[in-house]
Amino acid sequence: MPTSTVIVIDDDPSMRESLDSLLRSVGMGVAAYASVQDFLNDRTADCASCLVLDVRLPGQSGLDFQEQLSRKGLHVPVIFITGHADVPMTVRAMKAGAVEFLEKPFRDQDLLDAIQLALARNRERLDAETALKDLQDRLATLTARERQIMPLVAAGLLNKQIAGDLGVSEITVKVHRGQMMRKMGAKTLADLVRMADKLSMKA
Amino acid sequence: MPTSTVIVIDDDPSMRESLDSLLRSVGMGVAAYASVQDFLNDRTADCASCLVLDVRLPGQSGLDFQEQLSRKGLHVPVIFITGHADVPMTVRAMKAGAVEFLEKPFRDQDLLDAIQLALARNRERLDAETALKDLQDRLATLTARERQIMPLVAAGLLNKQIAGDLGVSEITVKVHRGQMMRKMGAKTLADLVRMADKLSMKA
DNA sequence: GATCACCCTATACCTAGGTTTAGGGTGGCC
DNA sequence: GGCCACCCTAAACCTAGGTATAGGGTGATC
Repeated sequence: MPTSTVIVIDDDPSMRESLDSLLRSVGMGVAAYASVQDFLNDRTADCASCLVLDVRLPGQSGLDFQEQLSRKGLHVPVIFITGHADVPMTVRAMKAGAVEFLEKPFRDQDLLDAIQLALARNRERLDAETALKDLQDRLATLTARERQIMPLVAAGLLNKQIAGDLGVSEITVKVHRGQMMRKMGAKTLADLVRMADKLSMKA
Repeated sequence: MPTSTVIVIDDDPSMRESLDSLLRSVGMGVAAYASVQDFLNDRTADCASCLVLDVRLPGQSGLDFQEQLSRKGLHVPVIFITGHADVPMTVRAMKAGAVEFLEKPFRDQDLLDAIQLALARNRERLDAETALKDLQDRLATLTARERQIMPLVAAGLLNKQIAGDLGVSEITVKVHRGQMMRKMGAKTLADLVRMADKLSMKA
């Protein structure tokens, strides 16, 4: 199975066929569907790396589908292709973050360029998501106290001040702090500050 | 003078007139021009907070102007209005970061909404730019050594390690480090780490 | 040649961070 | 009841960070 799979959803069988062969000819993995429903029914499609959607589709439109994915927090890059586009439709798609919006007929190279860009963005996104998930997992291993202390440390407060804030002794803070640093995998305070920022922690 | 001024560039005098009165009626400052050249010749226009551009203009087109501003690093929010738009034009504008792209005739409220959004983005942008400029000014007051040490400190290296890297004694590092923290206005290491990150400093 | 800014170093001293070891208290769970 | 995880604390000890004071060296500038 290819490392990245392009999902094509278009109700025109000949378009599906030609996109499929175009993308395979440059070594990409492809899965083509006639409708959003068909795609959703096929659970082998989980490895989607980028979507190529016709704006108008039987059932749910490409635009609605894009919005729905976005609401679910699934930010897979989307490329639109369409035979009958108007300006408001284009604006809506681009505002929602579409990578490209191409009118049929388009040049093969334009689509391939857009897909390259989409795949690059997807890789970045996946990397960022993986890193964040990793941090969240580590955060989840903290005890209540450790979790409470972390943002205060990241805000630059002294152990003394943290102790005052929490109404405990400074030495207790040191113990929790050390344990927290170990669990988070932060070798230095600088590391921890960046972790807290990525986790949007506020003191 | 209003705190925020909307710049309108449209070659149709009646459109300029009607936009001017629409925007003034809701209390906005407006300056209207018939062409990009006219705007650039008027140096009182420096306080631009957002641009409302016709895509097609005599001389330089709105799209070209947007691109030119972007290349110069002037990221003023742009709203396009046009009577004769096509999809590629729309895509280009939105990819370049346009806030909105409206076809004439448009509803007044749609334009006002877009302008509100543009002004909000402009404020954010200005705030961020001001903060960054402030940091850069402080960075500029550092001596060569202090500047050299800053990213190493922000990377979490110990004074000992920095001393080794630079081939000087640990105490020398301490002195430069203290001076650097003072000049940068960083009260804690956590502050400094965030500053270095905002300045995209890499050790 | 005097002045200035910068760089390096050192001693001394103080504060802050961090670990280990050792203990006591609480509440949930088998 | 025994076990466990968590919370709090303490003494002892070590490392790291930070400042003040003091001095020497270099290169640019006037």
